[in-house]
Amino acid sequence: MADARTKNRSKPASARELWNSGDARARDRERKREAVILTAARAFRERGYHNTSLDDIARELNVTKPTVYHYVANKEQLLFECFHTGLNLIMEGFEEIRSSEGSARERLACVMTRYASAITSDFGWCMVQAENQDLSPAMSHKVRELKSDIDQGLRHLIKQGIDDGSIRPCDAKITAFALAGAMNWIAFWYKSDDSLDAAEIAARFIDLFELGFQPR
Amino acid sequence: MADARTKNRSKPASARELWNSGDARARDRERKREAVILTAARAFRERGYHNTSLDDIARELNVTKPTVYHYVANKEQLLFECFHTGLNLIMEGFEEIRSSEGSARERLACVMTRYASAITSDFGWCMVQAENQDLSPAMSHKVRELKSDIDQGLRHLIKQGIDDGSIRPCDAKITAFALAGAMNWIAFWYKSDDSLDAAEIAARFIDLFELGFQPR
DNA sequence: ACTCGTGTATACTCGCGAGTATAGTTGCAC
DNA sequence: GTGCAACTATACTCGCGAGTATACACGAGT
Repeated sequence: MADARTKNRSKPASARELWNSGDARARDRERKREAVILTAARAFRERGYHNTSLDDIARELNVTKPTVYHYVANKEQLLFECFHTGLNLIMEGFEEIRSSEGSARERLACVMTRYASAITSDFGWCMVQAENQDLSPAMSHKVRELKSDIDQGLRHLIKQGIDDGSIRPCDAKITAFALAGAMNWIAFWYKSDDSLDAAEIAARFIDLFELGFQPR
Repeated sequence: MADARTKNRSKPASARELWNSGDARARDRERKREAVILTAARAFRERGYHNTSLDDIARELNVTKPTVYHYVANKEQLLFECFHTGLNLIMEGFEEIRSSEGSARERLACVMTRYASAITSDFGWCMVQAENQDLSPAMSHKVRELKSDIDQGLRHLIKQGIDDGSIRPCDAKITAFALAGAMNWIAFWYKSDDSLDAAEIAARFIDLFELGFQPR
């Protein structure tokens, strides 16, 4: 087919395309694509990646497998999209503090709150569980890169905190790992009917990490 | 060991020699069974549960699949055994402090050290990743129970600490989750060639969790 | 009206991997 | 040595699920 004509097909959707084409169809497509990804994310979270077939996902969408393949290239890409969607939620946290004025410790707390909210979302599980093992080398590389961005972001904040005096001198790497671990682990135990919501969990985590559990 | 004369040297050395050696006397069902479990644990950690076939494991042991089935009932049980072996390592930490005299906070630190060592072991990945999703309802139930034991153990220690004044009053549940999350997460990033060993990681974690990162 | 692109379904292929039937081998007991 | 039990291999079955070939439906542009 004339498949070669496919230009950039995704996120950097040029403003031109979005506007000029008052094309309801394109928007429709995008909405459907998002529905596929959301449904997949929920299914993966509930039953796991390998225990979820594309037939399952299709059934939950009230369509059949070829339809799903019309929106994503393959199962692996589907997992990647779920991962990526969740990751963006976390990234928003870092962007939010760009213009913030507070100390690094306060900005870190802000990021943690967003982080908790992202992890408790439908995409939380995929974000944490998207194992390199389940992805092709190329995808795996991308995932590692993106995860590393977050890690570096945390470390950077910690170092800034040490510099501005709002954080006690410590091993930034290990501290970032501990923080990320505690946050990511939420995806394993959190249930949406939990008594605590993301913000409350984040608040308690922040208190714990800032003050420690040894009496002052 | 005694038979180390040969030039032959293989990676899971101890595992292979059990079968390769012509020493019939050395055949010990239990030790072979443990070798199967250890090999499986390493394979799962490297490639994931679903990406590891029993043929793979058999090949790494220099035997064939039916032999593996001679020692475990099925793949699921194999995963469970890996999980269980790792879990016991953690449990040892709790048993170790039974007779300890220190404050609850000190005993918690002791548990954390053992915990870190267990997580960085070959069984760490299985322990953390043994998803209920991959197990039959019966096994899944057992796993949840055992994991819950650990959680309860941590919470109990925290409550004791609050009582004896060595730990600042806090939400025991959330604190236990944060601790467990940070520890479990080690399984995701730790590589055996890391610059830090389990004890050093544990020491830094303990410092962080006890004192917090806000300057005192 | 017809055709083209987009979206959807039916009905496949095909390989992989869990689990097994069967048969052979080895060492130990007597 | 003979027979038994434990052990191991060869060579299967069989179902599941990813991915696909093909055909059909429908709206938009001409």
